[in-house]
Amino acid sequence: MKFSEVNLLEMFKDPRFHELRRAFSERRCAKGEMIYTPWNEVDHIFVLASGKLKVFIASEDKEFIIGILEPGDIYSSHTGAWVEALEEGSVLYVDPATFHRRMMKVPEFTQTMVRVLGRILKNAFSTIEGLVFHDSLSRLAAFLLESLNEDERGAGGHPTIRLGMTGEDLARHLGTTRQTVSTLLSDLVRSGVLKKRSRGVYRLLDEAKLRDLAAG
Amino acid sequence: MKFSEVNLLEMFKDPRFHELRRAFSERRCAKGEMIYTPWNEVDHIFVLASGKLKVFIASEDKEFIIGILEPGDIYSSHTGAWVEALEEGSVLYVDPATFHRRMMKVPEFTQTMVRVLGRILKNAFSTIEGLVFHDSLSRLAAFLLESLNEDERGAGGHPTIRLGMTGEDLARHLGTTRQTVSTLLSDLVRSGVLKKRSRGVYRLLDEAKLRDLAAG
DNA sequence: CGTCGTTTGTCAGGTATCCGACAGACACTT
DNA sequence: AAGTGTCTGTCGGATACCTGACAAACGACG
Repeated sequence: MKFSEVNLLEMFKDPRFHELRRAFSERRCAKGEMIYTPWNEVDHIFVLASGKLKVFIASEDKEFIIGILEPGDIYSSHTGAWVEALEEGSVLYVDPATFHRRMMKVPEFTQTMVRVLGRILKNAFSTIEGLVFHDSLSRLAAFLLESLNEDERGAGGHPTIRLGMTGEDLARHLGTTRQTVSTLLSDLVRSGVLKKRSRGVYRLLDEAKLRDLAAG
Repeated sequence: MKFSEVNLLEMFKDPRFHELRRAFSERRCAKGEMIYTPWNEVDHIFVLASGKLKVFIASEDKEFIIGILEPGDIYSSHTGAWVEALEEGSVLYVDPATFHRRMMKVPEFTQTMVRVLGRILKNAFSTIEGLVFHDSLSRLAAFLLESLNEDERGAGGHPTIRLGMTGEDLARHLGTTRQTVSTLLSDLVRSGVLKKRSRGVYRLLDEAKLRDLAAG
């Protein structure tokens, strides 16, 4: 689940924005490093330059993944979520004061900012909707449809689904447990909606049925 | 649960922002009127001038209240939520294009916008946190603490809690059912944490215990 | 005061999901 | 090929919560 399609890194390549780019500091981060915690005293607005970041909330031993940031995504650390580097990379950050002082000169940036925030917000709302109105199966179905790879088709023209994560992580995306995900996935295979190819890779045999489940 | 403490109406009183104010159109709304739906083709950014608005998401016969907007609050209709007038009032709205064209001249407005969006986002995150990690009792306890009225105290110095809504509505705030809320509230009274005064009005006898429950 | 619509309390049955446990499958190292 | 750690499938018991139902309590109003 990528947060935004607005790529700020592309914007920074434009000479008009070089000065703005210089307002950012850079920070390299190692794989597994925790970049922000809910108790961070500093508040940063940052753009992911390279690598991959996991944004999640946690309580005791449980954890819920809100989204994965990819290069070009912009984010703010003030939401009270954890941010962890999934792989090596670097982030460009500024403090909000500087950010506001600089960005007000650049309408394109302002618009981007508001748009990105809006998109994250919309995303959060649909997450809430899923949690309140839909059961695990329905949320799982919706997630599978999102990670559907239309281009990669097997025999019979069935599209492929690559989870790219363990069942445990999938559970953390959906707000449920490893065991429930495993059971539901098995059920989907048994009922002929999916066909398992290998770990984390499935063929979608019955898309209509899956869409049905996602809506229910 | 008010969304923001940033009051834009105050800002509009400042002569510097009179011109910006004129970019907004005004719309009066009657009590119970639905102002935005998820299928609205138009996308507006609006400020509530007077009245009270309920922002919620819905699915079939169920509904989840995300927040209540009060005068001065700013909001965007593009989040896919329903917005309904709880009482008579009026909203000031613009389309996003106009909004962006105008607001880039006014840094104060931009900052306000980003801050408000950020606050709503933070709010949404803590809602998600509640839904994923905490059970109904814990969410109820947290809500009661939020609506605690420190100033109004009864015999023994116990503060008052005024729900100001029916059990059904409270359930819609918490993402649970009327019956569950009713049962939990009864249990709290029975275990001596609360004392019921009248419909929707309680005295908080054991604040420590309630905070405990909210954290669990 | 009695009446009626709304709100509340409570119960009994059903179910989705959690939790702990364990065995089997897979992937990676030596 | 054997060994080791992680991941996956599955089961059985516990439980929080939902649904539908009904009666009691409340409060507004003639």
